[in-house]
Amino acid sequence: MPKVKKSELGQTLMLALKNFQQRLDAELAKRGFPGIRQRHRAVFIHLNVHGASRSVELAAAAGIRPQSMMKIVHELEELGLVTREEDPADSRAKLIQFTAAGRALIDQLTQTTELVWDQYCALLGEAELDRTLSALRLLQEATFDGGRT
Amino acid sequence: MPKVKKSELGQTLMLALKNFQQRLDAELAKRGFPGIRQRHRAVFIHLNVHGASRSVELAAAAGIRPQSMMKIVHELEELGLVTREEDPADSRAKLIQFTAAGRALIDQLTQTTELVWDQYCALLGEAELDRTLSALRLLQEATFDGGRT
DNA sequence: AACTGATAATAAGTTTAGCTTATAATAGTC
DNA sequence: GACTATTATAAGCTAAACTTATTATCAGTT
Repeated sequence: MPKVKKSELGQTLMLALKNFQQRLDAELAKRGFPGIRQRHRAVFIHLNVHGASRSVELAAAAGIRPQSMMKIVHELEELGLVTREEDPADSRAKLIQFTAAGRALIDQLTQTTELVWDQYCALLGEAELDRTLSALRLLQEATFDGGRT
Repeated sequence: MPKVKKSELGQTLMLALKNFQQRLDAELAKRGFPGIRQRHRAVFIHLNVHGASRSVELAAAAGIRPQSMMKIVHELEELGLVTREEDPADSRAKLIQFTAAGRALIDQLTQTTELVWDQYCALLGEAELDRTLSALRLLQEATFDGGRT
């Protein structure tokens, strides 16, 4: 008999995400970032890794539509956190990059996420936390055509 | 060095949930439940376990506000899936219970969730899946005051 | 019994996040 | 050069949960 009931699979995933977000928000609130909301964060993390990206790439990485990503990018641009410049390789495309202010914010977000990581390590141990996340990663990366157009 | 980067903690949880929901929706679509949406499911699972509950309890279990739960319950009532009756023990409260139609739907939801569980088992193995979910459960149950009012 | 603070349900309106539908421009292919 | 795919983008819609505020009841106190 599994420790977590089969029927609670979805709840477990949902509540785990909610718990993470609450912890993150609690930390971010202490540092104070007006205008930065949940949905901005996915973009930040991806840009952090890749430097400059196209909207389409960011959308794919975040698992949302390009049109949805557009709004986020525009908001960040208005906040002076990213710039959109012509892509020399493709005049349809625009490259999204951080400003200095944007990079400063990323540092804070990264630190905050790592702080929650540390909280989780204290509860589970680093090896088990890593194992857990690797398992989740494996599940979500398994090819699955959910019918997305 | 962890396999999943610390900074990807949030993404991993978010994408795992999204993956589950897509798989579930793909299955449910095959069976066809008009009117039943994402947010109804959390209520169902909790009611399934407890039989009859108050709105307040359901809200707490789902991690949402009572006012949000209200809307869900009303929708389910209109669909003829639950009833709201006076609580003999407290005339402020109302007890929410499934109708026969509601119980039939639960069965389908439960089966569908278990089907996704099986898909995940095929990817990870049952022992590892169980271990993963138990770890998440532990994290989310760790007392944490996120500043909720 | 009247008073007070907490709790249950509820309503109204707002916010957030993502979606769908549709357009214009450019890229690459035949 | 025509045709199709891709990039960015706009407009408006939907889903889900939120905040603020009201009413009724409860439980403990004076």
